[in-house]
Amino acid sequence: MQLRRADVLAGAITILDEYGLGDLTMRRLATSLGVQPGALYWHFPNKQTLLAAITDEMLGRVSAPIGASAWDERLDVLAHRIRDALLAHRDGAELASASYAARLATNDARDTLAGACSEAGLPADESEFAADTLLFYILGQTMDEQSRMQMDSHGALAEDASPLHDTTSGTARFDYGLTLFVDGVRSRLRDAVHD
Amino acid sequence: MQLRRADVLAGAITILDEYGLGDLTMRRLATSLGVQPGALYWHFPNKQTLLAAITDEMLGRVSAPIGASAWDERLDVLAHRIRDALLAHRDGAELASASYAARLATNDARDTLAGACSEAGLPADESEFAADTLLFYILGQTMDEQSRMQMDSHGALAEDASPLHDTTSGTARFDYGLTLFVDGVRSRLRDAVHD
DNA sequence: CGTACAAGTTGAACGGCGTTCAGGTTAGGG
DNA sequence: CCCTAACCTGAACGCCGTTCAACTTGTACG
Repeated sequence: MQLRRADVLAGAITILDEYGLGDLTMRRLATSLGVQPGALYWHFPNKQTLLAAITDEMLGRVSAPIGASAWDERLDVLAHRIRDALLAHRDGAELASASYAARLATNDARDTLAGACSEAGLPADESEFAADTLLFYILGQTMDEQSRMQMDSHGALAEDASPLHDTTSGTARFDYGLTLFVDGVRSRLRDAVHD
Repeated sequence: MQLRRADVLAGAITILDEYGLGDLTMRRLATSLGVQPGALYWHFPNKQTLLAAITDEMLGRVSAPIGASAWDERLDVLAHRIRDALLAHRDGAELASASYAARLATNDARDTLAGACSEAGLPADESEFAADTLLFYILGQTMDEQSRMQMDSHGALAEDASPLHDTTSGTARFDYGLTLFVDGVRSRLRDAVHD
């Protein structure tokens, strides 16, 4: 039974979720697939490309159609979709951030955000800048949240009663920054009207 | 002549500027200091800590007093100080981002940003959230800009006349997102007054 | 001045890592 | 049944961060 590209990808995601990005190693992946390390290089030219493929897999569904009609709601939905997609896998935000920096991941998420900004009424160039701004914020905030989660799970004991407390506060933090961004866009729209 | 902690730090920064974060290796650093790799571990417990020390060195001056009096100007000055500090060294933003994620760097820059938000009139908790939001944005945007710079310098030829073009557009992008953030804060202040 | 103790370094190893490649194996269509 | 393409092996290459016992160097003090 031979390996398919999709099997490699699925195996990589399994290791990612179970052991984290730092332990997602070509050798470990090969072992878990019952194969020699070199075999992986038939399916992916290098590790970076494999990681970018995971990123694309993670974020594949964020560009699906949105129900909401108001531009600010649409932005809110998109931002939360991206955050949820990153949170769904251990170290998801760090992984996506690395893939974007290396420019090996698809730009679908970014383009979708930019499209939403365009529909809001921003000019094309501003929409791109705004989309980048929001994406950088989402990646940074979610990365921070995930690294905090990992530290808590490793080091902490004797915490307050509620195990949901951290998750809640993470969402509150995220929503606060998101509001700041959306309000910023609203200001831009008002200014443009006044001109 | 024995090595001092400061010599190791300075040597590391030299290698960082000349070869980049990927080639900043304990072995390479040791060689450039005329010393065996193990010697470095007398001065720093591990590489992460050394990298965090570089980050602190880079960002040490951002918390200096500010001349401007209006809160939005002060935020603008701080944000640009941080960006400039990161741009002053190759891969500076990537390095700082990693150090912050590992929670090994000082929080001075973040606290200073939070202080500026407080002075603007935001409540304490919101100031912290807002400072994080801005910091994530600065790190992400500057990281992207630096990775673009590195790609350009490696791959590009036959560009347009102006070598300043990229720098200019980088600043414009940065200022756009910064404006979005500042306008967002302004909205929050207005809303608070209306309550 | 001599010595004891701390500060700093060496040399060598350990157990990893990503990647390469010549050669073997397998699967499926003609 | 065989040929060709797809796929994999085995072994190596050159790196990496980190550890540690043993050695050297600098310095403070009696």
